[in-house]
Amino acid sequence: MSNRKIKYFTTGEFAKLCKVNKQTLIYYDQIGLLSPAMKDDKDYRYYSIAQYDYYSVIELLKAVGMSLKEIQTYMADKSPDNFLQLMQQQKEVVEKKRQELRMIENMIDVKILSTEEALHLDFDSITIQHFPEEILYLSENIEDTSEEQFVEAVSDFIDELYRSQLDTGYPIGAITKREQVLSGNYDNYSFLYMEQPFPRKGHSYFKTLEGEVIIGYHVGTASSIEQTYKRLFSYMDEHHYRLGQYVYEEYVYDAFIRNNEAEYVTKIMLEVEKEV
Amino acid sequence: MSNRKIKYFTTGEFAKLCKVNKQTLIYYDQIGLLSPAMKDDKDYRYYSIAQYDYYSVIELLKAVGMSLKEIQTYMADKSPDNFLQLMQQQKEVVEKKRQELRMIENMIDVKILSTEEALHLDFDSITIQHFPEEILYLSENIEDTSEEQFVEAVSDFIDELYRSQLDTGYPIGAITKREQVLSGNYDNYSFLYMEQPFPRKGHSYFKTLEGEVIIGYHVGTASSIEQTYKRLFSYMDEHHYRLGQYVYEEYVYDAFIRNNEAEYVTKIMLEVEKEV
DNA sequence: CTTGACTATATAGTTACTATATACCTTAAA
DNA sequence: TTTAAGGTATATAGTAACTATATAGTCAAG
Repeated sequence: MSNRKIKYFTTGEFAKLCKVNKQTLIYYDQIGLLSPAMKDDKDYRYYSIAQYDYYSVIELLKAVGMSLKEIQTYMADKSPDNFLQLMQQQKEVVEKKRQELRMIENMIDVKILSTEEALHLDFDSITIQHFPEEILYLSENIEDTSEEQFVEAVSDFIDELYRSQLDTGYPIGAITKREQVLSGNYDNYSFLYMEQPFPRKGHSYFKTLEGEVIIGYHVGTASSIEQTYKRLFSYMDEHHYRLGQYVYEEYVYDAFIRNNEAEYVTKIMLEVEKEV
Repeated sequence: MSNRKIKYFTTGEFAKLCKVNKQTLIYYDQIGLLSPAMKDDKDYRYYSIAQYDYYSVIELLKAVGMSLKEIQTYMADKSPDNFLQLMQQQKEVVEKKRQELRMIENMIDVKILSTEEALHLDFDSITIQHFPEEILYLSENIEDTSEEQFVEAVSDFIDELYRSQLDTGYPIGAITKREQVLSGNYDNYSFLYMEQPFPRKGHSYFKTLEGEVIIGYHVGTASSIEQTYKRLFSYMDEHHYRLGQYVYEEYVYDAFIRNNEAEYVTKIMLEVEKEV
């Protein structure tokens, strides 16, 4: 007959084949997930080539996020139907994961773009720009709220970002009404927002920013932001603009870019109208 | 001034915000990855809303597979340039992961299709089919090899499957020469193979299966395969075919579908030519 | 007959949580 | 006023899935 009969792999060989630590195979044997086809009298393990196929399936199921216990549970009750069902389930899981990664990629792109942009900015400069339509996802009104209400509103805002996959990787911004800003209450925000470069239809809570905007930057902590506002107001007066409805603040450099609070950079955008 | 100043979240509130276990935040504080903005005299932790942005970045970096230590290493040396570099690296990582998931999805599709097909098969039936071109990735020749050479060849084969991303989710099959089969050496294989439904160009080692093929199924262990071959040969003779160059064997139901070796199913494909 | 490369087991360490036990603090009801 | 519910804290142990290490047995080559 054949000169072959059964050709076996030692633990080390099989581990190399599977690109896995030898100890991992011993561990799998211990927990009964994948035991060698044969053990000799010296307790040396011998794996058959068919077990590579078996290992591959384990690897696949691990890759889609199943725990070893779940895999074992399946393995305890195998059948073509169950296998088919398992595969169909896992296909959906993989699809979800791919979508998640797509979102993460978008967020990374946003961070790359905004950081690159920031690198070329002069934080002392003040500019006037005409903003095209820009879509924001807004929190509910948080003006003059109590601490509890504020916490609640922020929670709702972030929950909705998560639930509706509206977290785009942009920083969370704050909108303040002209009246508050004019009376020096720079941090009595009316709304939180997150920019939505690719808004989904069918979702409410969007506001479009549009029109003439004065843009300046504040370097340092929030406590010293008054000076920057003063600077912006002077500029506004000089150029014969008056303050519009809302002021927007968002971080350009934040705690994950700068070690020191004194180096944080806040972008301030004032809606303005030309004086007549 | 403002009625707000700074609004803080307790550990529990912040945990809910981040959709994470409270203990995890305490853990992050302990290892110094994310410490609350403030602690009161009772050691109660208070987190600011800006720390949510910070947490989001940690979450993002975790999602792309960075360890907490790696994240901390980055956090220890923050700068716009470093952040940009980090994001660009991670973008590549994400891209690779998405490709990997794409491959896994393909493999799952293959498994679904072949299992569904198998469900409708009658394993007692023998059929003659005209095979269209089918592309296989082949191992080197393993006929009459020593155990060592066999192990080596299989390793190379599987390594290449991995390196060139040729693992399609199809089972590993075996090709035997007519001479071996005719002299009863059903397991002195000449090549291992894996089907390649979407072959990449520029890769060698492909063989196309094509022509008249007799297909039958063997239920049970390899040791009893002789009967099935006999049955196939009778059928071949009856229908006035003679054995062609190669015989192909692959598992239809394997250890991850069936608990019992006696239920394993092997598909046997005989290349044949009509007798003249 | 020893050396080097393998095998084995047993046990401890790692990462990133997660659960549990215990104690303290605050508010709201009995 | 006390007490119960619900929060906070620390300290410690447990978990999953490895991974490393220490010790010892096996085997083939020189």
